[in-house]
Amino acid sequence: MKETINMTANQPPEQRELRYEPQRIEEKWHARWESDPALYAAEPHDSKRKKFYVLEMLPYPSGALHMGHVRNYAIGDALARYMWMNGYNVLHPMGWDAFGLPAENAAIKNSVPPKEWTLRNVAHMKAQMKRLGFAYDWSREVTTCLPEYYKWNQWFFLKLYEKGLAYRKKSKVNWCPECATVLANEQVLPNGCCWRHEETPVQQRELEQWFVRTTNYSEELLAGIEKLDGWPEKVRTMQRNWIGRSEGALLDFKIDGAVTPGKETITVFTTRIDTIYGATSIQLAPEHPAVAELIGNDPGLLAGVEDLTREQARAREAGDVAAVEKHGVFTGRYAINPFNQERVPIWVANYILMDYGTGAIMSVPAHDERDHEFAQKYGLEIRVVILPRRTAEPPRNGEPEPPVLPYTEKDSLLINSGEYSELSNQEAIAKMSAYAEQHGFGKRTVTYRLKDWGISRQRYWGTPIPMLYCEKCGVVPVPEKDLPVLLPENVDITLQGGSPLGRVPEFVNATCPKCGGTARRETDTMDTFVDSSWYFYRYTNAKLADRALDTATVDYWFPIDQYIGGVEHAILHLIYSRFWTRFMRDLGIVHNDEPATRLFTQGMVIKDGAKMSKSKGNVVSPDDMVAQFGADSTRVYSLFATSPDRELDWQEAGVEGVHRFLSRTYRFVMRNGATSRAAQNKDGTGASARLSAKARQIQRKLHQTIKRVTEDFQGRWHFNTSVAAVMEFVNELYSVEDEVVAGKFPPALLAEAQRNVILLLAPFAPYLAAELWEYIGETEKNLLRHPWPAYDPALAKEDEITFPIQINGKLRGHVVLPAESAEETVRERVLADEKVRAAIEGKQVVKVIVVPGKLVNVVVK
RNA sequence: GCGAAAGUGGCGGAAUUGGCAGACGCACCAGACUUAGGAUCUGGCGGGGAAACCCGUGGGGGUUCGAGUCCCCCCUUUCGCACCA
Repeated sequence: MKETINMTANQPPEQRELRYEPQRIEEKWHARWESDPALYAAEPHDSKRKKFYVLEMLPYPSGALHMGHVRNYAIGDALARYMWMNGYNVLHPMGWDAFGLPAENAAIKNSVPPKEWTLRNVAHMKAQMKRLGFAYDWSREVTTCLPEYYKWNQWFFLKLYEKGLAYRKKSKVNWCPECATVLANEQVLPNGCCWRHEETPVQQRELEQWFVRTTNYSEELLAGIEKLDGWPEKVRTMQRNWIGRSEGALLDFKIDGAVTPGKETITVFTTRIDTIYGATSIQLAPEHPAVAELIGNDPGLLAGVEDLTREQARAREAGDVAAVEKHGVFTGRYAINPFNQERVPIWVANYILMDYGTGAIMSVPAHDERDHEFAQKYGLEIRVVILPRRTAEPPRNGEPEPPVLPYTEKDSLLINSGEYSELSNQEAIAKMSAYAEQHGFGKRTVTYRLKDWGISRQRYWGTPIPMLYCEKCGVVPVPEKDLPVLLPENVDITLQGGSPLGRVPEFVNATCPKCGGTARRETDTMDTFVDSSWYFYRYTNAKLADRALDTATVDYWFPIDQYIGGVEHAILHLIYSRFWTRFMRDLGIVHNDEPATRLFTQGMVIKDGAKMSKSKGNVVSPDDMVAQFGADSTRVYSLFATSPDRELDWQEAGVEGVHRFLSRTYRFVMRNGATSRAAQNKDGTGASARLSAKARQIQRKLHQTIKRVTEDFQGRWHFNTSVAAVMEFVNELYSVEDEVVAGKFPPALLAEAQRNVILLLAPFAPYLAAELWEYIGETEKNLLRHPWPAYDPALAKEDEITFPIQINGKLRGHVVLPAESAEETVRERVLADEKVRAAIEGKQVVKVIVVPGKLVNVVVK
C-alpha cells in the first residue's frame, strides 16, 4: 500500500513532512555550514595526505552569477567533493577578478565609486555561491582590486622591469573607442573588434606604452604545449596557432637602379627559399618604408598605393581579410634575385601585411595560391620550379597548367633551379640558406605571430604601474619598500582626456627616489589580465603579507590538478598564465613550468538555441531557479542535462524533472530511513546467499550503480549518466517498497542501499545528502570526510544473462542462461530453443557465433 | 577556403572495446487515488501494420555473421583559424 502525498495544509503532519521542501532543508544546512568555516578548508601544505588542487576560473564581479557560472562551479564542486571523499587533501578556492571597465562604466552611469560598486557585487555573488552550496575554502579568498593583492602585481612588474621583461616603447597600438583605452593583440577579436564590444572596430593609435616581453618565451610556450596532454586538443591547437611559429629565411634583394644610399635593398621573409627560382616579382605591403623610395612623387602611383592601404584597412574592419580581391600597383622598378641575378618587378599589393615578417615577400605564383591569384590577374610569369619526383617533368606546351601546390613532400624535386635542380625541397632549403648566409645576403630565421603583451591601460580601475618619470633621471621604478602604490579614491572618471589618474595631482606629483627632485607618476594602470595571470598561486597562502607567495607551499600544491573554465579563455588568460608561470619560475619562486596539468573547458549554457543575453530576453537567473526548485535541483540539472563538455540548452521542465527525482529520493528515505536507522548490522553485503531473488537484484543493482558513478568520475565526467544511474537505482528501490513496508525486505541491505544513494548524491546535491544523512542517523557529520563507497565486482555481476538471439544478424528472441555457461552449452541451448528451431526450420545452419556474455548469432542458408 | 567537433524519437540525451538502438529525464496518452490536480502512484510511448513482420541513428556506397560505432564519397550545423609569405 502506498501513501498518498497531499500538498494541502490540512493533512496530518507526518504526511506533510514527506514533502521535499528544498528551501527549508537548504536554509537549515546553509546556516550550519556558515557557522563552521573550517568545513571546506584544505589542510596545510605539510599534510601527509595526497593533495588535489581543483580550480574554477574566478569570475568578474559583474553583479550576479549567471547560469554559465553555476554550471562551471557545479562541475568543479562535484569533483572537489568526490576527491575529498576519496581521502585527498583538496584545495578548492574562489576569488574575484575585481578590476576592470564595467566598474568604471557603472561609476559614470550611477555615480557609485568603482570600489563600492565592485565590493557590493562581490558580497552579493559570494552570498549566491554560498546559497548554491559550493564548497569553497573562503579563508583563501582573493580579491584582486584590494591593495593586499595588487601590491604584488606591482612587485612583479618591478621584477619584470629588472629582468628586462618590461619595457616602454612608442608604437602602433589597438585602441577601442568604446573602452577608451588600448587593447592587447589577444583582446582584439578575429573580426578586428574589441573583445568586450564585439561590434566596435578597434582603431590604430601611436602611443607610448608598457610592454611585457612574452615573446622571450615564444619557443618555450610553444614547446610546452606538447606536454600538456591533459588539455583539450582544441585549446592546444589554438595556442599553437596564436604563437604561430614559422621557420624561414630573410633574403636581401638589391633594388635595380638609383636609390638613396642606405636603402639599396629590400629584405623579404620566406619559408620557401627553395622556390626562389620561381620568384617572378617582389610584393610590398602598402605601408612598407621602401615604397616611398621606389615611387617617388608619381601622383598616379601615390594614389594607387593609398587605395591599397584603404582597402587593407577596410578589409580588416570587415573581418574577412582573405575574401578581399587581390589588388596591386607596379612601382616601375625592379629588384635583383640574388640567386640568379634576374631582374624581377617590384609591386605593392593589398594582400601583404606590414606586421608579419618584413612586410615584403618574393612572389612565387607557381607554388603559392595567393601569389598565383595575383599573377594571373596581372599577367605575371608563373614558373614551375618544383614537382613531385614521380612527375618531375616540366609541363609541355598545350598541356594544362600544373596545379599550384606547395610540394613539400620528401620526394619532391626541384627543376629549373640552376645548380639546385634535382635536389629535394629539404636539401634545397638547407643548401640555399647556407649559400645565402655565406654570401651575406640572407640568414635563417624563425618568425612568430605572437607579439609582446601591451599592458598599459588608460583607465582608472586597475593596478597602478609603479613607475616614475623624473626630469633628471628619466624612468625610475618605485622602490619595493614604497609598494603598494595606492590607487586613489574619489577620482573623477570620464572617458575623455586620457587616464583619469592624470587628473589627480596628489597622485601624479611625486619625488624621485634617486635624486629627490620632482617626478611624475605613471598614470596608466595595468591590464586586468595581469591580475588573473597568477591569482591561483596566491590562493595557496592568500594572507601572506611580506611576499607574493611562499615557495614551499606552492611546491606542495602546484601544478593545479584540474582547472575548469570556459573555452573563451583558451588564448588570452591561458597564454598569459603560462607565460607568468615561466617568469616566476625564472625568478626562482616557483618550480613548475606549467600552471595546470589538466584543463577542462565546459560548454556554454544557452536557451532556446541562443546564448543567454539580456537583449534576447532569454536569461535564466540562478536566484529564480534556487527559489523555485532549490540549489540542489539547479545544480543537478546543470549536470544532468548533458555532459559537461557540451553546450547545454536550459529547459525549465528539465529542472522540474530533476526536482521530482530528488523528491522521490527524499520521500523514500523519509519513509524508510527509520528502518535503516534501526538496522545496527551495517554489513549488508555478506549475506547474499540468504537473499531473495528480488533482494539480490537490488544488491546487484546497487553495486552496479556505485561502479557506474565511480567510473564516470574517473573517466569522461559524463555526470549526466551518473545522475541517470542513481535515478535508475531509486526507481528500483521503489519497486520493492511494498516489501519494505511489509517488513519483508532485509533491513541491513535496505540500510546499505539508502546510505549509498546518499553518498553517491553527495557530490551533486550536497544539501539533500546532508539532510538525509542526518536523518538516517549517521554520526560522521561531515559527509566530505566519509569515504566514497566501494563496489564489490562479484556482487555487481549478473548470475544469469538474457542472451539476445540473432538469426542472420536479425533479432529473433532471447534465451536466459547462467552467466558462466560454456560456449558449447550456450550453442546447444540456443539451437534447442523452440523459437529458434521454428525459425531455422528447413535451412542449413552455416555457423553459430557465440559472443560470451553478449549475444548469439545463428547464420543459416 | 583550411582545421576540429557534431548530426540518433516531439525535445534534452544514452549506447568507451563493432554485439538487443532509444538508458535516464521532459512532453504526451491511458488508468488509479481524489471535491479538485500543474501533487502522487501504475502502465504506455521511434515509424508502418490487425498481426506475423517490415522499416529506422543526415544521404549514398563498402567491410563484417553482425555497423549509430570501422572505411570511402557527399550534405548540414557549430566552433576555431584565415591573405602569416
